[in-house]
Amino acid sequence: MKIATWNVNSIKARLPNVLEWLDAAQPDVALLQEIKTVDETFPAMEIEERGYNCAIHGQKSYNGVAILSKHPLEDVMTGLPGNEDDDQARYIEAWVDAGGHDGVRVASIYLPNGNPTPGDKYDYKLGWMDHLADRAATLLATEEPVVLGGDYNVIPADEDCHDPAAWANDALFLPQTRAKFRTILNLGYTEAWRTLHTEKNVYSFWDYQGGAWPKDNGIRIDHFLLSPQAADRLVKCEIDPGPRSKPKASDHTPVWCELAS
DNA sequence: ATGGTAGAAGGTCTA
Repeated sequence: MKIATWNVNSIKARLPNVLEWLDAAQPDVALLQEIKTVDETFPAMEIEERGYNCAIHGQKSYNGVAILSKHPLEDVMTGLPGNEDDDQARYIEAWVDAGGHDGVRVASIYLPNGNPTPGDKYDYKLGWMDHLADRAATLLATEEPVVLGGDYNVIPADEDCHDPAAWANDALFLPQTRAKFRTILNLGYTEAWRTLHTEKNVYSFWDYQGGAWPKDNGIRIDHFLLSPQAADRLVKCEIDPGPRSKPKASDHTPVWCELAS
């Protein structure tokens, strides 16, 4: 099963790019972030025509996450348990019913950016990460295969950014941010790309500003976290820079992983 | 220090 994640930075602005990518990459499951629209205006028809079921947790103007799946989606859940007061649409989870031993629980995650620091936005990010860690622990206890994919807004290590010094005081790279990310990993999750790759300076996001893309001045912030039962099935994980090079590109590019049956 | 870009808006806010 091929599972992809992509922060599209507006599904409406990005629809031609997303459809072209779905046709070419043919993921079984696509986890989208920053759809930036409500459920009613999500372009579900064009996506369903490609054979995908859609589970959407939208929001006007900001945030918004979705799961696209060629297999039926069950147990759709939006928002993190214990975080019911949160009015930002950043989490959607579902069981992908692929039949046999191919089933998997997936979540599409848009973790808060957290800048500027210090301040309310950073406090919100850290609190949100605590709620995500709680959910990740609950899911581990099910002993199901679980794939938590999305825009984590976390640069895990120096080698995951072009210029560590430039990011030293940023919410995506502060020691406290990276420590909380490791706390989730230490529950028993595997970061799919890094466990299969040793390369440095491979990125999933390049800012629109300052010619970051042509200069390859990027950061790696889009990740898959796999439970042991999913990690046992992991055979491949790749970052596809192609969509970032297209006209009207998102500032993120898709990351995908392949799980064996 | 500032502003550089993009998107949803049709104000600024978010990133």
